Amino acid sequence: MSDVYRALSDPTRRTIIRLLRQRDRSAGELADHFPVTKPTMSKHFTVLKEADLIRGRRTGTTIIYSLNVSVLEDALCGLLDVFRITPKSKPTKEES
Amino acid sequence: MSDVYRALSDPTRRTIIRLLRQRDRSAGELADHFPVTKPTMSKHFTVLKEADLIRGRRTGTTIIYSLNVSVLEDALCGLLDVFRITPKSKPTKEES
DNA sequence: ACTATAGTTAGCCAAATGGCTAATTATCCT
DNA sequence: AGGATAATTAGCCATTTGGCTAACTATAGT
Repeated sequence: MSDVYRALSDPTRRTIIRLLRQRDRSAGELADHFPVTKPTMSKHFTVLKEADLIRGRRTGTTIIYSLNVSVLEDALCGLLDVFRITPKSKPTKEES
Repeated sequence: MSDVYRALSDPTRRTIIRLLRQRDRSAGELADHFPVTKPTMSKHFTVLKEADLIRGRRTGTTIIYSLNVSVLEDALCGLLDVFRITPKSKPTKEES
């Protein structure tokens, strides 16, 4: 779980997540969006995979990454919960 | 703004925030909750201050830290927005 | 003025992080 | 089998990070 925070702490990885929010993309397609090499991107993918935020499936020679939306939602909502923040709705019943 | 992500990426700092969610606490009082030295805690305070997440005011020899709730809320809600997550409410109108 | 107490700053160190190039793996095509 | 393409793994490097001890600052009390 703490892997998620680590994964989210890097701007490149946050952008990867945002890109995958729109649709699945191959490793190379994702790499095209950043001024870093493919091996570096591969490392970012690994970090995101370790946090279970993304998954890759092979199709021929390309690997298609897709976002694990539920894990992302759980992580972010968990974050809100930890800090007892209520995004838009009514004020909280006051914490413990 | 990116300072906020950095600040949130460390477990000690997340706990500091949680403690300050309950009530204001002195530097020493906060330090008592962790198995690290006071100078180390001081560094964490600095990181949190740089992200404008906490503020300290001096009272005699002690420094009382308090959470900047609005900044924390903004940061987390911003995070939700970036990823187009809707915490509890109705499903989104679908993104761009 | 001296001492005690609460914190921070300075300076160091080992481990982690994010980047690169070179080498390797995997798949497809002829 | 051999070559081309997509991606990862291996290994290296500089910077950042989180920790420590020692030294300093600031305030209070006597």
